[in-house]
Amino acid sequence: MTTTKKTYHHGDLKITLIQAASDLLHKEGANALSMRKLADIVGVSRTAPYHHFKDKNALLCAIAANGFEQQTKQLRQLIEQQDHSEETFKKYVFLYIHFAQQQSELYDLMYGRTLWQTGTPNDDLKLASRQAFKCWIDWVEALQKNGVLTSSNTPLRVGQATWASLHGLARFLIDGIYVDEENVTEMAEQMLEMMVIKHPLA
Amino acid sequence: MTTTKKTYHHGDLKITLIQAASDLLHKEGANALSMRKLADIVGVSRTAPYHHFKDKNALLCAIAANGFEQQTKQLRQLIEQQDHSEETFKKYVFLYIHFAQQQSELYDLMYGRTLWQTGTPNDDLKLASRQAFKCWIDWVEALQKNGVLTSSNTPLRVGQATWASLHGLARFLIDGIYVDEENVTEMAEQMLEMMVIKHPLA
DNA sequence: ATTCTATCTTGACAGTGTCTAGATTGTTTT
DNA sequence: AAAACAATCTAGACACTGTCAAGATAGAAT
Repeated sequence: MTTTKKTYHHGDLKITLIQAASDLLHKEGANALSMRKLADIVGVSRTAPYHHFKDKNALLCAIAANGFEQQTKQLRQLIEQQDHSEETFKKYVFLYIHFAQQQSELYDLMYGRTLWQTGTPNDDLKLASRQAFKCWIDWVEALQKNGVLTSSNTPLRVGQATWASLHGLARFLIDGIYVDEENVTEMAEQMLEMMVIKHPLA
Repeated sequence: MTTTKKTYHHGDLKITLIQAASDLLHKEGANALSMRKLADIVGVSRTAPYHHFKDKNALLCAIAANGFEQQTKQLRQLIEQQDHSEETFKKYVFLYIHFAQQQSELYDLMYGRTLWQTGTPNDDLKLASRQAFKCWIDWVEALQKNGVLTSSNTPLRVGQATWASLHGLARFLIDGIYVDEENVTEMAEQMLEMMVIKHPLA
């Protein structure tokens, strides 16, 4: 990398593009992420990226898919501790919110309508997101068995409801409406109180 | 209206623009809503709208503000019934989801980052959204007093947590990820179970 | 050595938001 | 009623966008 691209053929343009795009997304936001600017940064002609990605949508899908893989990894690390306790659950909730805040542009790309509604989600993206989702549902099931989450419904439904709640908080935070960053902890804790089963005593 | 605009001065271009824009947004989505197309539809030159709206952001703010006023109205109607029961609360939850689904593009504009993060929220928009929020918090307080919602925290925090949850569900639905429309009812009910206090018996 | 294919380039087109300068009209002041 | 003013609308232009088509270059396969 950083071969000052003197050769006609770049070599690993595809990966370089994804990296540069992720970088640009993180630093300047989705709005500043254009195919042309990207090509410029990488040091290649405007249309060169189109030999590696069908269109902008495809590039964005690749970035988003990476994001889901990151999240899946985080989840797996927590799950593999085999400790399906309330504390671990809380830990992940804060980790999730933290991820959304630190990578707000990426988070928006991953879950927003740009790809899922306006655009066309890639097969890779669909797979990556489904994996993250499945991971969550499995964990919810374990948490239900440990009495952390309610068993009044299937893991799927409880998983959807809890994730949706989390997602809503994350969105309010990163979209900048109704909620300011100072009180994240308080709000997350209030939300946790709604989600987690209250036990009389330990 | 529909005066076939033969006059040089349109007369009520501002209102016409907002209406046409709302219409276009609803029918073809935010992506298809461009200033130029809008001007074309209304039958006016490309730059005419700029005499009524500073920029596209301002137009979108006006549309979004209308949306908040709609929602505030819905909320007020329910509140004014003075019936702060669990049933009324549930009713509103479904009404909220219904609103998001029927007016998904508007909902996205109202709560999305296009205006709040990427763009610059108008004073009008800020006011309208704050009113809707205040309305909700007031109602949450009443619901707390009636034992429908938990009193373990301030109306503000409980209001934020519940609204965020609702918002998350709405977003998953209209953005088309992780959730399909068939199971809306089930998911909303699961979420309600998490939010509403369980009473031993009536 | 020649063909083939992957990769990259330039040129072009239609679309976008919005600035500037000028035209037209309605309103106010004289 | 005439003149000045302000509101409203227009056409032209600029920089930017995604992406298509046709051609150039280089490495791999024959």
